[in-house]
Amino acid sequence: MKYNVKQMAQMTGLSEHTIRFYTDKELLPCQRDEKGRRVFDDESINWFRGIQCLRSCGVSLEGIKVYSNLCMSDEDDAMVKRYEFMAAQRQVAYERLKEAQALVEYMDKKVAHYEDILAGKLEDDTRMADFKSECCK
Amino acid sequence: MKYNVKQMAQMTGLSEHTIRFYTDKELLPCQRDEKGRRVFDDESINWFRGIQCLRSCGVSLEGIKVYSNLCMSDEDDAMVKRYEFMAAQRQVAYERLKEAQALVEYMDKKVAHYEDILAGKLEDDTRMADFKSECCK
DNA sequence: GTAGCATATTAGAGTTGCTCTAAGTCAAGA
DNA sequence: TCTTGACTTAGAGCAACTCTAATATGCTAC
Repeated sequence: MKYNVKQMAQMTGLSEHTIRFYTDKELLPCQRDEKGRRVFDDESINWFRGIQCLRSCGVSLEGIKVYSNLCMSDEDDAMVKRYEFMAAQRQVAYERLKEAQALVEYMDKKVAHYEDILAGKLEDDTRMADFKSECCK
Repeated sequence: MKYNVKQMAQMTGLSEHTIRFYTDKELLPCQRDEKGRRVFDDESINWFRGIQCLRSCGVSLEGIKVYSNLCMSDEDDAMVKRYEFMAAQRQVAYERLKEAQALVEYMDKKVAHYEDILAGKLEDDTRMADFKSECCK
């Protein structure tokens, strides 16, 4: 199956602008039809989703391009480099998870604290300086 | 205890630039000494940490300023508004957590797949189109 | 005293990653 | 033919930093 920019945007959740932006930056292979219009296929969906994952790990577009080039390289050690890249990013993903857990904990406490105040169980001790609960980081 | 910008940066993990940037944007109260230098106290640490949490939830600096003003407001319904704001952000935090879990899952699969290829258990089926595993989102 | 160093200040430029606008091309339908 | 709706490009705008340059102030060493 072949897809245009609009369909691709629907399938990936990215905006059409971002789809064009990423192809302009050559983060993934992109065909053109005889009129110069971008044409995508099922493989492209995997590329875009992979790019979204790497962005979630905080990888810059420049970093993704490096990785993308590794994926299309036929050098002997490309596979090892790709592995090392991904293994490093996995570590980042684990750290993100820990941060996300701490964040949820903080928000839960914060909201519970506010509920206590609104229920009259607690004084409003935070009128002039909020953020008294311990942090998420 | 009173702290200067450098000490504040060490305690919060933010850069000195960001500390100045946030105070310039009036995201939190900030005293000055007789020479015009920023002076922070223990309360400031809570402000900065709270700001970091809201940023992690994806709240814009403009949004944080709104919340910050609510915290310093003496209007009757400020507390209710603060509660509603935080309750909404907690929902975002839960979504972030789910995304972070899916991301870790994706990265684990990806790395395991690469390990299989490097161990010779699998063909390198991804030379020209990577990202074949299902996505994290 | 003054030289050097570390701290602080400001205004403003630069960067990243989008996000949007303007101006134009092309094909189908009323 | 006109409108609609898809596409194209170049380039402007924006958020949130991030950094640079020019300047000021206070401390220590010689």
